[in-house]
Amino acid sequence: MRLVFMGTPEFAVPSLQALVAQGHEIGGVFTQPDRPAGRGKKLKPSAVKVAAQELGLLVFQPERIKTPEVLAQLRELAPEGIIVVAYGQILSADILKLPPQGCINVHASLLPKYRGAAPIHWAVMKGETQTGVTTMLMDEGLDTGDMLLKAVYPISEEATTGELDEVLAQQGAELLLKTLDQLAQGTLVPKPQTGETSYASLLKREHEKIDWTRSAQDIHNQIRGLNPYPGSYTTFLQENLKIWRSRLQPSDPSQTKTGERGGVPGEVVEVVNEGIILQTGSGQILVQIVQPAGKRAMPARDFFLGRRAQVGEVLGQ
RNA sequence: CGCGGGGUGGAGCAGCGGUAGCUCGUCGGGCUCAUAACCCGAAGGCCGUCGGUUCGAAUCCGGCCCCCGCAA
Repeated sequence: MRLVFMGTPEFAVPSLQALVAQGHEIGGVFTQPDRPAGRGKKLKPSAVKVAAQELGLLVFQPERIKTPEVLAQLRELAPEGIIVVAYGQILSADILKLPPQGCINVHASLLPKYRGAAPIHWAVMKGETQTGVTTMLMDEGLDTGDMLLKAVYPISEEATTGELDEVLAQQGAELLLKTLDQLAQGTLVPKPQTGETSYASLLKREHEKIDWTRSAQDIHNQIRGLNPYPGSYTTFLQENLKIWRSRLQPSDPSQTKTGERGGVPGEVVEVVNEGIILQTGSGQILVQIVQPAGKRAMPARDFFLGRRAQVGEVLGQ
């Protein structure tokens, strides 16, 4: 099928590559303009741009896609379908109705749950036990179009957003090929989204800060949900401290030396080989990997001992 | 020229002008029914790199390389 691809982050790359490998003709790839990124404000191309160039594809990076010029470019490319995977810009109605086969989106959640910008992050942070990818026919709403196909994937107790992102990117690519295939054969019937809806908003700094009065389970979900990006953080001795990995402690007090001691939320109650055990609003959590500002990630125990800190120190203050 | 922190034995840190130290780990020995617990002992560092100042530099000055936090 003659297509136009729109996508930006790493998540979209497998889909683009799969389309090419499958023999689809990609008339053009739209991705966000190079942005200043990292230290020193150097311009950085998107993951999709890099991949597209490696594949020898034509790349377009309009600052705004909703302009007459871009619409004209798209008309010239005359795609039968437009594939959108985490592009980062809202398409106009004119664009949506341009391709005969419509605009097909790959979204990293089981719609209608977690519509929006950060579906995987939020699914993990909310403690979901499963998520997946959905293909849909785009309409003017935010991830509200009729659904085409879905693939479910389990979220384990220790899974991180990074791990899921990788898996779902692959699953999304496979599902996309399947969707196009069935669409071409005319065997696919779009279904309206029904059931519980929710939105996965853009992450803000406030979502990254750990509130130690929450439950150990909630905090654990937050930590793995924000790994490997952007990371959750707290403070320790006036300094910011990112927390990259944690594990829940058994809730049975008889199984922990400190079960009876407890402490205030955020208090370090014990240092063990695997890390440091902290008290939360409900239950205790083992923090394994941390990263102080200006340093690289390190075992929580090394950090704690190296700072000559003592049990009883309270984080987040 | 966005702001800022840092590179010291395997890991994490202290030292910041005069013979390199702490915690953990490692190795050996001991205690113990046993142990990741405890006790005793040992090994292991040209202090990122190049150059300068100095009687003398990990410590002061300059260049370079590398890592990271914030912001975007």
